Amino acid sequence: MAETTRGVNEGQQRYNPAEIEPKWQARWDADASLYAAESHDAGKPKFYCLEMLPYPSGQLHMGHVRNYAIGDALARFMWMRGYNVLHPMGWDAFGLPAENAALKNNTPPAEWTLANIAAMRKQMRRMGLSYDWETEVTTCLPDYYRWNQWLFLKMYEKGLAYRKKSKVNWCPECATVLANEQVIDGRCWRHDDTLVEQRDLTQWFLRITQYADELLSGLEKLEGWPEKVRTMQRNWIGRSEGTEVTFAIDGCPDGSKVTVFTTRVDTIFGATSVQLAPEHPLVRHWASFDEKLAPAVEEMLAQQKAAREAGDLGAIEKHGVDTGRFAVNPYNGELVPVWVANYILADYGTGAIMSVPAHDARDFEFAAKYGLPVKRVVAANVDGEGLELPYLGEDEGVLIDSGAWTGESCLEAQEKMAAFAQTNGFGSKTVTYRLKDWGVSRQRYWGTPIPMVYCERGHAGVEAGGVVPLPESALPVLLPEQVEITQQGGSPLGRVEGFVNTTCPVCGGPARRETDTMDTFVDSSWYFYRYTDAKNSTAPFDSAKANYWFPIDQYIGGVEHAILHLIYSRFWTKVMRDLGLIHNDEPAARLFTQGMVIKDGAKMSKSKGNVVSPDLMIERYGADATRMYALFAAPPDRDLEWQEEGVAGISRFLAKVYRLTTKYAEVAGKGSGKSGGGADLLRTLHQTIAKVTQDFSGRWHFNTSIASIMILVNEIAANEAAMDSGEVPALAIGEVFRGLVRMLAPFAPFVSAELWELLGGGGAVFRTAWPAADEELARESEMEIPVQSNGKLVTVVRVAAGSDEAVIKAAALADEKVVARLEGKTVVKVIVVPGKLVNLVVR
RNA sequence: GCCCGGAUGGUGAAAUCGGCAGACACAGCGGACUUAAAAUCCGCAGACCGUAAAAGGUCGUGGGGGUUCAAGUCCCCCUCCGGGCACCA
Repeated sequence: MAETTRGVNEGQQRYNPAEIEPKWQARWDADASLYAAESHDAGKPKFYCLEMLPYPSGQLHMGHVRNYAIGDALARFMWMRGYNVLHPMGWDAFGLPAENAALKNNTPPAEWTLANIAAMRKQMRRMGLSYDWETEVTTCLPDYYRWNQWLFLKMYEKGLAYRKKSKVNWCPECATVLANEQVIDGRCWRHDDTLVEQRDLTQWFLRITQYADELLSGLEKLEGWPEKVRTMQRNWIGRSEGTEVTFAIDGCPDGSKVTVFTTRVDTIFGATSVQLAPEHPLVRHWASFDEKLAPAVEEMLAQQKAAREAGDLGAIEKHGVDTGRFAVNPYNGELVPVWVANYILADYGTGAIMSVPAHDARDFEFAAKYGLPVKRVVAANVDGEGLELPYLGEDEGVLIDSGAWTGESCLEAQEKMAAFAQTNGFGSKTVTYRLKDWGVSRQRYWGTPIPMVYCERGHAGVEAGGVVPLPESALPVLLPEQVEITQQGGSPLGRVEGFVNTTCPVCGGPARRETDTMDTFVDSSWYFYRYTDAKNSTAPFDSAKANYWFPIDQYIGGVEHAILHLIYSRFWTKVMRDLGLIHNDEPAARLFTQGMVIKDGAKMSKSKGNVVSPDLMIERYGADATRMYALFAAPPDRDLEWQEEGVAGISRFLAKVYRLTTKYAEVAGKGSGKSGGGADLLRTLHQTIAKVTQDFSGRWHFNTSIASIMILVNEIAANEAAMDSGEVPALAIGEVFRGLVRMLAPFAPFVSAELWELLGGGGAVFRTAWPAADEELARESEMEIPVQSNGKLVTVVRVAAGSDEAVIKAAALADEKVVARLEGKTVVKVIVVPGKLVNLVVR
């Protein structure tokens, strides 16, 4: 900032954040206890305020600044309200970017990552964020990831971690497998121009599906979570109740059967074909000897592959091939043709369906294309009257032409027909999910080593090459430091002889270590528990500590984690609860997802060239103005358009606060009181306190909190003459400035600390009590009542506060503008809403 | 296609329970101070009609309908924008 030559007025100084902020930052850095949480057994009400931990890319961006400005304001407010606050920060430090950086710069991932962490920690301190650095968690350090390994072993013991060969998502760019949650529209979540391939690999999985029902039903209780996130998780879990029905294949010498999954077993009398996925085992079996079927199936699979590569799986045209075989409908013995169809998903339900064209839109379309019969079995009433097909009729439908079930309602028939299948041994009610088990193996270096070995020779109970879990005493399995990172396939750890070759912990024979590492989402699934006991070297954390702090009272982060981190961490919480480590069912009682920071109408990104650097903003306007602008420019749940002029505006506002406070610091420092004049100023002060307090406890619309503080400051400025003359007494001045500075503390901590000291406040301003709104002082003596005629404003009358209906009505009718307006008209009705308005209904 | 959000001045927004639409800012314009500029301070500012200037009037919260003394807010229909899900049987 340019130096001005203007001399300062007596007792007031120019606001200079470049001087104030580093001074306070140094003081805060020197005092580790300042933001430290108190012990879990201090007997105080607790508040766990958490922002999502960042990936240490090396640079904070505006999204971080916004996220942390919200959390920091809340944490400071809760301290001032007397809570024991835990406000920690850490680093999601494993992951591919470190390996890419290693390739590019020839720096070891650990070195690169730790340097980035140091740089970002410095930026956070520069922002004046109130983190308790004593509880810092860095996921790439052995004291953290050993507990990933420990928990993985516990899950293995419980059968929740297992190995299987299956089709997995492979990103050629990352050169590793991805979880289903990390594939978006067939593309990698980190490389949206890279198509994910399907590969058959043996991988480690976590049995998240075991908790599918609880993950779903738990959403109902998460009232403090945005409805949007709950809906997204509900969709992702994709629970579907239905019935499995087994059809025998007609005339098949080997007794083959096919089981279909349907949610509408009531319509089974209308089934006119059975449709199988091309990958279905029965199809493979038939294709192995059926020369006509084999090429058709091959073609179908090839087409699917091509469509997937074009990234356009949804647009593929539905088509099918008749296998020439028939299946027997077990309800009525009817023979229906068996087809192979390209739209049947192999990994959903049983990979086979019954096709009921009359009552399913997609089956209807398919039947029309291939001339399959359409057989109506549901109508709106028993007479089967005129409804166009396909007719779904779930709630109001009645079965027709359905044997013993004719005349039943669809819903009743579903129950009875499923029971019938069960009794007769050809089916049962069942539930399927879209959610699949979580594949956690990654063929990468920079992650947590999976604590498993493969015993080469085998021993009792373990075949040669079989899995042997390491004992707890072998933890941590350290990630070797000298590893060559290359782009060639396979896990880089597989090329480290000293790592791979080991001995079997059971038989002592030669063994090979697992060379895959864990998905980094494992790290972030439970990091927030570690904050409660970050230095524990004998357990992931002490249960008593975790039980005191959990659930997180407020979790704040971006909505982009709605079905990744936020579903994994809910799962992990339930697992740890079942392991007896914690009591809570859910990690966070309340979740807040803040809006994006945009510039020129688009999300900030390097490719668009619209990135605004937080460092630059701090340099130009200071950290206080930068973070306060992030809270002022929009309510926190909405997108925020970054306008530098707005930051300058906040900076001017803070300069005004600074000028006024320094000018009156001496007189204000003499004490504070509530009587003897200055009523107007005190009224505004207490109205502002009420408003800001309300915003904190409710909607977090800090934009309006800050606006009301600006009104207070404008009012103070308007009272300068009265303050100078002594018309406003010193005690009132003290009250006003002490209130103002404390209200500013959650939003602009640096300048608040500086001004609090000048006021002789003593102690850290954000550890003093939040000012209390005095209703008496806040009350207006007069109120303005708008007077309307037929809903249109005529005038505003002033009456004494608390006037009753009769007084307000009389005042309204006596007003000269009202009298003029009523000339020659009849008042039909007078509506008086005390304290609000008067509306005259006239004719 | 289905499910969530959203649309208010030149701009960001406010109006929290159906009760003065546009608080508070940004940008703009006019003025004071200054040799000048910056900074600061004061004032103006939804649109249209009207007036010498006023006064005054009309319209106005994406569009159309409705409920009500009163609608940005509630109900019905529609448009556009953002996000999520999507061959899920």
